[in-house]
Amino acid sequence: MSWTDERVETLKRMWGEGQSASAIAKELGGVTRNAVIGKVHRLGLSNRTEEAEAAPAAAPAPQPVAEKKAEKKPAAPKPEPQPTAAKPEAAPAEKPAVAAQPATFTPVPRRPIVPAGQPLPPQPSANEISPEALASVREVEKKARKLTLMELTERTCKWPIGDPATDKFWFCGLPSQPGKPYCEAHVSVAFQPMSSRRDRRR
DNA sequence: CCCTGATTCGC
DNA sequence: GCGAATCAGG
Repeated sequence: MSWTDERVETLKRMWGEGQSASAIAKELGGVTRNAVIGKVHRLGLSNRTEEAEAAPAAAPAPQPVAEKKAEKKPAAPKPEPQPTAAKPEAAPAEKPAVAAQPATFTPVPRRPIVPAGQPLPPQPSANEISPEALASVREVEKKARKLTLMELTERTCKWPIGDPATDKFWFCGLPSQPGKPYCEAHVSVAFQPMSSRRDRRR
């Protein structure tokens, strides 16, 4: 595969969103995370340098490498493109869809993203699940690694535990079954064979 | 171990 | 320019 404009665009976008190199590589396909990282560096957007305003007085000349002969720019307007600057500030662009936000707009920068997860699992409905599996789940959830969303990987159980609306929320995080999004215990409650679903008519 | 990005260097 | 191999961490 080659770095077409489209692929580069995807790379830039995802990198700007804080996606990991491996995630980007998977999304693009046909490349490894090394390739992605290499490209990122070649594109010069390796580090999200946004804190360039930290040194007001200090002369910003951290370049050990002396430029060959580029000292002639009395007013060279070279606006360095800010690739990852997602600031909800004065936007020159117009937002036709949404009315201008009042000053109450949350300035909190929305950081990273969800690691391309599978659709979140249904919470265990206390019924229609074998008592053994339920007991197993309760046991397992006491050993849960309590990972955050960002800490999940393809090999960690993504079973949510607790109430997302509170601080008491995390993901199981135990080793997931190969190819499955959950650990063994949660797989057993997540994937219910139709046959085990007795219709409890009453 | 699992993962992350950074760097090198032959191609 | 490209990216596998390697390095240096968490």
